[in-house]
Amino acid sequence: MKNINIKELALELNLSVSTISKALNDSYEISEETKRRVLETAARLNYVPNPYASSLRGRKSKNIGVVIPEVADSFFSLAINGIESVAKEKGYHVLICLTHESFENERTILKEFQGGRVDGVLLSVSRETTQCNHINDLIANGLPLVFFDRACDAVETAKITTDDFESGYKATAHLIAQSCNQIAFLSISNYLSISNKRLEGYLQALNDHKIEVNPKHIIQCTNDAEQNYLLIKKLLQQKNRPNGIVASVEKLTTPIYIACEALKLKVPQDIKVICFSNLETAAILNPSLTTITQPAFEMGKVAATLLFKALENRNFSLIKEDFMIPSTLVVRRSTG
Amino acid sequence: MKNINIKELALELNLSVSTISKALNDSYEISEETKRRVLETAARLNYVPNPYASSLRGRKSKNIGVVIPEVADSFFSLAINGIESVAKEKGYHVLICLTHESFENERTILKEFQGGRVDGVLLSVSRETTQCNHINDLIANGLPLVFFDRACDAVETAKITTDDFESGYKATAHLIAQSCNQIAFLSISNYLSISNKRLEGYLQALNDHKIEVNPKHIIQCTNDAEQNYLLIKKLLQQKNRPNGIVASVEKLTTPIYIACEALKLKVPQDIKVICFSNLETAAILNPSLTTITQPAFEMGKVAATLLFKALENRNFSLIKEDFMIPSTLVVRRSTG
DNA sequence: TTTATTTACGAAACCGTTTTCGCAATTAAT
DNA sequence: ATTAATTGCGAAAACGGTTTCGTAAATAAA
Repeated sequence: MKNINIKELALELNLSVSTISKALNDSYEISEETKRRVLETAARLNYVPNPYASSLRGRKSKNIGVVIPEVADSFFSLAINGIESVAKEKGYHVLICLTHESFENERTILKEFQGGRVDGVLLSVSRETTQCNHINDLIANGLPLVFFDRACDAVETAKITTDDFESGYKATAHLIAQSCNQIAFLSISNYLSISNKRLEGYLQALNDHKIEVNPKHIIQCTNDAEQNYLLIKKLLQQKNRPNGIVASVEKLTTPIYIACEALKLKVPQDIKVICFSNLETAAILNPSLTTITQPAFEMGKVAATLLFKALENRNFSLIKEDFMIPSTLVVRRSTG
Repeated sequence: MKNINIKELALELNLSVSTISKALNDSYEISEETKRRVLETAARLNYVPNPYASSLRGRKSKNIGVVIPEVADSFFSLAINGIESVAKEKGYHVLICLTHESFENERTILKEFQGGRVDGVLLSVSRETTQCNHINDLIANGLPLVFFDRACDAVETAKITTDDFESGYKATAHLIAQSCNQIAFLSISNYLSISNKRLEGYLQALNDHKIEVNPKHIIQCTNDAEQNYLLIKKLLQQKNRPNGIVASVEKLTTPIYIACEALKLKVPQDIKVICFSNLETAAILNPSLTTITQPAFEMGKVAATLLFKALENRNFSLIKEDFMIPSTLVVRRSTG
């Protein structure tokens, strides 16, 4: 029951290998009658083409690479769905590669892509990524690449982002409107543009409302859940404890809630919380969580669509093809 | 800056193509000096091998396929991490394919695998999968396949599962111990073994405690969130409304909570809820959710390890290589 | 009727590796 | 000094498709 190949099909039908191939690809050179026979026999013998042979000869893989930090994250898993929906339509496969927020992993993955494994790349950089030679190398190599969510300014290609600055601003302004005056900001990386833009929005909002910035209220979280918990706890035990928190990333939600509970701080009475998050469970948390919700599916879809434009039209330039899709503030009880 | 290939490397070094290939693969036939030169030049010219050429020639892809219903699900995203951790160690890549719970998609994906795209498969079947010819075909084709979580009894190969019957029993017994006497069971599929085993555990627990089974309290959910919400709401509006719910799958959590809220049913006072779930946010829900938590990462890891055993040792049989890794009941306030 | 064109197919090269086999040159054994 | 074994490398055949080019037969145009 080994898989059959074109040569065996040719033998079976008393036709040449090239005729079979052309028939399978619906070439105009082949008569309808022969096509019918070939298709019928291929189906009967359960022929499945070897994708690597086609890729090798055709110098295209019909794969796109999606490089993301984590898959256990609502934003990324929803984005994958968006990406996949358009890839499927185009007859492409999606190769999901995880960096686990490690720069070294990211570089290794992109380097491998140079070998031709994928025809194009969608990338959301790791929290450690500070320089972009590995990305520029890949692009110089001829691979179209589109950033989504986490981009690198130093790379000239399309970037699908959300309005991070405005969202940071909106989140902070919302807390201020709810009469918070000591607002903490939880970042995940000094390097990540999204993190920095959200931070800038936060700073601008404080400034616009004449609230002094307290550097001790701006903390860098890590990639370790336990450590983040301790950092947050420490933050909430400062003498000038914050009465509002803007968390720039979803995975900080649980440690924040747990820390508040441990310290007997009532949300939202003692402290109000808003997170950048796509958690489906935001609405049923205790208390329900006010979020900045990103258009994850949409961003994946737009990024993929743009990438395919570049794949289908080699002289379509991805430079200056940026899209910014706004996030939405969903007010719930954690800031009530 | 196009990617270089072995032929160009050979030209550069005045060596033959075969020598380069052997040097890169650290063959004993090549002198240390030559190897050094080849490696150095390969690095300098940024050579990256074409994986498709190797795959074609070697008749192995160094890929494993992971076929799952969804990626936006804690269990599966954690399982992916487990799988990936061992694949990486073995130098393999993971091709994640989503069925979106569609049998047709599942069949198409497995069929494609016959072409040689992957060397082995980890599968968690869709909720629609009732017959397994497509799976048996693939195995007959020589591809090792290991089930994880959602298996098919009709296929003779390794299955990594959790103690679904016992978990269903434990969950139900826990509700009974908390004095529920009208317990509903939310299933996602009549076909899925996990769903059925959990249901059997539920039935057994009811029986052991002399509680009559109410068929109206056993409902089949769908793949549509909105529809599930309506089904649950209807369930909770029956005259003999349940005072306990066992949900056999994570994604039902939100609709259950929302429905209870809409109907002004207090959890756990009016109704107690327990879900099969790996949600990180279970602890901070309102109220915190009692769960049956599956060893997702571990299951992925064990499944992958077993698959690699079969890949590395062609006469290792996967038949009768089943593993059952127990889930744990985590009691929280939703059943308090 | 002769020439031109179209139709339908086959032979062979090619994609980039790996691997088998052959063969010199060197080293070891007799 | 002769034979045997070893070392280090190259030529060429795969792997399974696609594509270019050539060509015989059938059809159309002259």
